[in-house]
Amino acid sequence: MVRPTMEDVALRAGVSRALVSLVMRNSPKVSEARRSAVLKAAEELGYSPHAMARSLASRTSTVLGVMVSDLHNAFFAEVVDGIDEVAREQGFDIIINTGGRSPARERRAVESLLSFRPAGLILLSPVVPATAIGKAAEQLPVVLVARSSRVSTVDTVNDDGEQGARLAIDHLVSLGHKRIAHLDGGEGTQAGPRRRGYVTAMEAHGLAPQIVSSEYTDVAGARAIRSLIDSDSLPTAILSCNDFNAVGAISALEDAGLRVPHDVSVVGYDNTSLAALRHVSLTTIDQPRAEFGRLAALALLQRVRDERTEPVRHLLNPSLVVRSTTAPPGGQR
Amino acid sequence: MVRPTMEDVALRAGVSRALVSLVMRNSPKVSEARRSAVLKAAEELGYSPHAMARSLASRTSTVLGVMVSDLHNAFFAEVVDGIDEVAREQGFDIIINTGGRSPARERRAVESLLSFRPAGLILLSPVVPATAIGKAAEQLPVVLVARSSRVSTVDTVNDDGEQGARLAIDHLVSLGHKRIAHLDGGEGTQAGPRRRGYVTAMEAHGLAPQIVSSEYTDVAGARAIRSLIDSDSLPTAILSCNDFNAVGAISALEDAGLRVPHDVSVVGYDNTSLAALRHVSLTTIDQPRAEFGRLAALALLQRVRDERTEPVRHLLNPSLVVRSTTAPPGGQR
DNA sequence: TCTATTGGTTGGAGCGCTCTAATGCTGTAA
DNA sequence: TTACAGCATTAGAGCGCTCCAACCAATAGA
Repeated sequence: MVRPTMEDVALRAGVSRALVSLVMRNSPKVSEARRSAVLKAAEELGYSPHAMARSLASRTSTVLGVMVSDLHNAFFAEVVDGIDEVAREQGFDIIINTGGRSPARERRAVESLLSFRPAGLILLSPVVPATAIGKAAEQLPVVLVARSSRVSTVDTVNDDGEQGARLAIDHLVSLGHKRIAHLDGGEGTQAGPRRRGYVTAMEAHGLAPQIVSSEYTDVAGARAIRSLIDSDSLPTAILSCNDFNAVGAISALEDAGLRVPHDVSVVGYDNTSLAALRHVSLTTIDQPRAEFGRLAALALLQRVRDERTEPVRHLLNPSLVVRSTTAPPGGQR
Repeated sequence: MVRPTMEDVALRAGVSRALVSLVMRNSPKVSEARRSAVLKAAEELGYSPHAMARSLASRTSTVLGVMVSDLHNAFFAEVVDGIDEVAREQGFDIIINTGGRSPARERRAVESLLSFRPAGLILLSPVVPATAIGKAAEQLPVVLVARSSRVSTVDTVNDDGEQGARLAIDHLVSLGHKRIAHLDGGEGTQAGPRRRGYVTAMEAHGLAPQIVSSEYTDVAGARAIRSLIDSDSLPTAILSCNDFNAVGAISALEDAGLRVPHDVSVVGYDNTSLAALRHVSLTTIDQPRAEFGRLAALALLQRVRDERTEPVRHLLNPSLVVRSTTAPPGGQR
């Protein structure tokens, strides 16, 4: 259970500790003979460098901390894929930690990540207050994904929610819909831009917006639909605040004997793996998630390397994914 | 950007570095006066201890490494919740890392975790070869979740897949089904026990097993159903290897003009959040995921504290969750 | 011949912390 | 008075590593 150290390897290979260090870091200024001797000894002992000691001694870190606010959401998994890809390419490791959707736990998670003194921090859709983020940003470079910030030392990567909502409305309008309601995400992240985009697009088409307050869950989506039916104000098309909400909406519509998309068209938002399931086959708005991750990692590494000091605000273009939940109103063609 | 050290705090508080260390570790042998002076200085400087230096000096670690084979699968998120709960309770931090379903990346992920010299390692459904796990287990305590092992230094936490399959079959038989096929998970983790449980349960009921080779995806589930339809051997009930497969199966059944559960009943496995969606409402087998995490963390901490040396093999009882995809055959009642 | 130069190698200091043993300082017993 | 607990505090070594400056051939140039 006791791991070998550089000293052990040096002893076995008959060289100095410093030389082993050079070999471990692939220094070009080591003779082939010594290099292979060291590698052989390391192999035999099962040696691998001690990342913490290394980072302590070098006063640098090759670790990027990633705080995922909600591990249950596959959205973040793809963002992490993007981060991981870039980080690995550039010789950085990532350590992940989760906030479990609670501000207190999230704070603890960030504290824990900071205690490893990573080179930088990426926060995925954090719910901690802006002041806490600002405080972290005083200590190391910080990039926010799916959350905006005005702090000038913090970079952000977001999708253009307004544009996404506009894409959805344009699509529905082009199918012939005139009465299109929006099931609103309330306080949820990014709900604001989506709502604004919806209103703007509707008005641009000369149509009257109809906003129904809802939430980012399937239960809420179903409830919103029932309230529309009860008040006899069901439109011919629905733009949900996200995919879960849309699936709940579809479910409630079918329960009420309505057919999707024949009677009502539904558009989701996020293009989660759920939407892609054949059984669901939801028309939705896709966000380039892996690209979020890549850009976030890139932005962070620029800061880490002191290549940039002005903040960067990435606003990525979402795209429309047409599947089977949208059609012309009334089943007409 | 340069973080204060213990030395800085000591200087400011007018005490020695060692005393600051004692305060940071809540030692009882510090006078109240000094303690508050130190805490005040630390607060003013924004000091927080350097986890790596601490672990290096103390030759101990309060970090548990968690390797998640697939971050996209919400299954693991709940296991992590359980791990996190226990770890936090007992003063440990967790760092997560992902293998992205690829053995090579997974290996790298484990390497990376090991380089932090954590106190122990939890591997969630790893796909790396057993030898790699054995090697890691020589260096530190290792617990496997959703993967079995015969290595005596490794603890495991699994669900009883045989029992789960049996529960599903008993349920279907009690509804009156006699022809029940199993869409098999092939090489996938836990596919073996589920298949065995299916066969045993069928034979116990005097029924003939019908195994259709498939995979853990919705596309594979749909394909398996089409092959059954094409060969004219569609049974009245289906036990899928997991929920995704079941959803794909349902989709293919509906495409073929068959109604679920009226014409064919379908049971999934895992009780993912997908299954709980009203729109899906899948009868399935639930695994106590958070409990997996709790037990894994507990087992690991026992090893970390040298409280136990014999291996532990947790085999948890799954349970049946009846929703709307199962009914008596032919819609009879 | 002597001095540079170069490429490979090494000792030693030090990163921020913990831990052990030693220190000073009270107060009490002999 | 000396001795000795008992407690709070501290100096110093050392965890595993990196980095710097020094060192040591071996070769090249004068």
